[in-house]
Amino acid sequence: MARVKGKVSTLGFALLGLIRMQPASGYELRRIFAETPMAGYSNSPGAIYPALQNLKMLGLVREQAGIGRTGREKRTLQCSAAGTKELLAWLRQEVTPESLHRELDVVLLRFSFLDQVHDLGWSMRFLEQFQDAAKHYRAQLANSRTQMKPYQPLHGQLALQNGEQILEAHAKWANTAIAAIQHERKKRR
Amino acid sequence: MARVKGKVSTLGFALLGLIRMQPASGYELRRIFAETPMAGYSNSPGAIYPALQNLKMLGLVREQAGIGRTGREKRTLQCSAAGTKELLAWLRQEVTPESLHRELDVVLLRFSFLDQVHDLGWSMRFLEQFQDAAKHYRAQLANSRTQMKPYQPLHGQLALQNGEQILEAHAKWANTAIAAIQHERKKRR
DNA sequence: TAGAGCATGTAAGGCGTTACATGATTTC
DNA sequence: GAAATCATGTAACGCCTTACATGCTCTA
Repeated sequence: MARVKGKVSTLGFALLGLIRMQPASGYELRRIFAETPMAGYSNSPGAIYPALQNLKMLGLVREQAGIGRTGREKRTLQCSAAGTKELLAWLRQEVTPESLHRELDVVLLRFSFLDQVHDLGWSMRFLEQFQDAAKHYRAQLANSRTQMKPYQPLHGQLALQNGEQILEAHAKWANTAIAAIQHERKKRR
Repeated sequence: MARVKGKVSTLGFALLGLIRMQPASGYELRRIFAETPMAGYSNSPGAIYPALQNLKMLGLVREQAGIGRTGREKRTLQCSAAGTKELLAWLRQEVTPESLHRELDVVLLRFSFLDQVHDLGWSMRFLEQFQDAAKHYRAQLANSRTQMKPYQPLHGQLALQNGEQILEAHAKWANTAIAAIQHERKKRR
């Protein structure tokens, strides 16, 4: 039986975002997770159906009963007004160095749904925050590496360097993304 | 009460690797997680102490009772022969595109402990596998991006590009790491 | 003498994983 | 007629999170 939970998990937001882009059934959502590179979210029914039930209980999605092309029931889910509100609030969270450190994947998931905010100005703000956070965090790593350079074993040092280079790549990506957004902005005017 | 578990979790291996580098108490290990950039592992006692108890029960670490500099007990943990064997087997796992996709952090954690294998040849093998996997996975992402280019929303495309650029950065890092390992190799001869 | 740091834990709860259950239809 | 695909779930289990419990010593 489904339990009542007060909060929406990351998987819940991932589902909500997809549903809002395009109403879908649980099975269709599973296929999206299985077939696209959508982060690392599992396509296991044991994760998805409970998460969907939770969204339903919280009133964030509505269910449209129907029949699939096999005789069996097929329930299409749609995002409600409350769901939209919840999703947008989640999307508009600030990007901090902390969030990059402990939930980079979630931050990137939020970015990939940012179309839905319908405000390219917000996308720019997001990317600037993202870049700042990446640079900030990178500086921290570089600092801790040079500090304990003589004491650290070789592989540990190289692993830290990996972190620095990856953060640098994120910062660079932010530049290309900013350019793409600005280009899109001009087109829309 | 501690339950008996058959397997060692990732956190368990992280602890085991640290203990083998340098015997330590639970508290010291917590501080390492809290103060160094060691992946994203939590420093919460509710995670660490149960994991340590599990390592003890599996016979992978031994406990040396003693007294800390406050009058209170301080239990220093040491890696046993069985622990070493288990750790090395874990370290020597193959690096596949799959593992990069769903547990990159774990792969990098394994790399950072690779000093303990005492075989730079193995480090080279690891890095070559890592680079192959990164390139392979990157090609996959690039492929899926160009395939659905016209249908995908802007932010989704940019998020995919992020994945590609990050994987490219990982491949580049592997080159610098390979150079560093080769340099170290010459020194040791 | 109050608070920060040392030191080790337990309890409740949440969420994901793997595996199983069920049953219809389309495809080989 | 067997296997893959459509379609929705439950059960057991594992592991992490947050919060709480305990008690000592050093420092301001």
